[in-house]
Amino acid sequence: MPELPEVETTRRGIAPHLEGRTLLGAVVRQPQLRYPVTPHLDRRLKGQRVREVARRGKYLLVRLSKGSLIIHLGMSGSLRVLDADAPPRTHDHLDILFDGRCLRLHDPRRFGLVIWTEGPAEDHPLLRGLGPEPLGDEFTAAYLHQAASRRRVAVKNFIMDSHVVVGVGNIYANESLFAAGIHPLRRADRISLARYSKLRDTIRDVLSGAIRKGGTTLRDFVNENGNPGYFSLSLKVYGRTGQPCPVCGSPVRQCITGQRSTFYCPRCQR
DNA sequence: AAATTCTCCTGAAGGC
DNA sequence: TGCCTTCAGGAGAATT
Repeated sequence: MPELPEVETTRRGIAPHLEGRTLLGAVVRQPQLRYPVTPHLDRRLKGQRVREVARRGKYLLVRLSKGSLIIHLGMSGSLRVLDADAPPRTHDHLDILFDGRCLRLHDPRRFGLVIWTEGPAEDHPLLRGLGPEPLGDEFTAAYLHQAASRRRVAVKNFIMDSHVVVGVGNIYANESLFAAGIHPLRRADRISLARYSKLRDTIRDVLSGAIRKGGTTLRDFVNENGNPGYFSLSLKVYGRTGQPCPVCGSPVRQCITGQRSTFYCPRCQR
């Protein structure tokens, strides 16, 4: 399940292959993703030069000489660079063609999306209103604390809200809160500036640590080279219900908040 | 306005 | 062995 570190790892993997290339077109085998793939994608892309492969949150932005391609991997998507004539597997929904090779999207659950937009990618409705990048300068303790005022939701739901900060998915929300010693169900507006300062730091540490390791993946992420993208990230609470907390030994508890599984140590997190 | 629930989809895992 | 049910989850849309 690609989270921000996996998306960044993918970006770094595919960028060198794409940047500077002229696209030859696209082959769409399955247009029904989270949103329909932009019609006539082949025609849209033909002759376009790739200026840059960027990232905003979990969105990949392929900036072209005219317009941009916005790609989201949903929760089971992966991208690889292959020979253009490599036989597609099931769930290989589309290829972006360039110079004898292709960028191929594989996405069994089809929660991903591929959209072409004429203007700057940042102006697209999907990207407007997104919160700051967790690894950027705008993501400060003061910002978090301010954004949390009068927010009565559980802090875990709060930090997973992409309007607050982008790219903090379920795994990293759980791990960041554990590292910060904050109970995931605590109301967002009942947390001090000092504790938000700690949380900001742990979110950054957890995410950048995962990027350094090449992204985590639990199930079906396959990196751009086709190798299983399973990197041994040390998860301290996620998925460890009943197992001892690595710090105090208390059994890790699991509950559901915001329709998502939440893991925490009842002793270390308050 | 804010919070919660619903929705898309398929593969993995568990039960019998 | 195999069929069935359940669960997982990013994030916008719909609902309360």
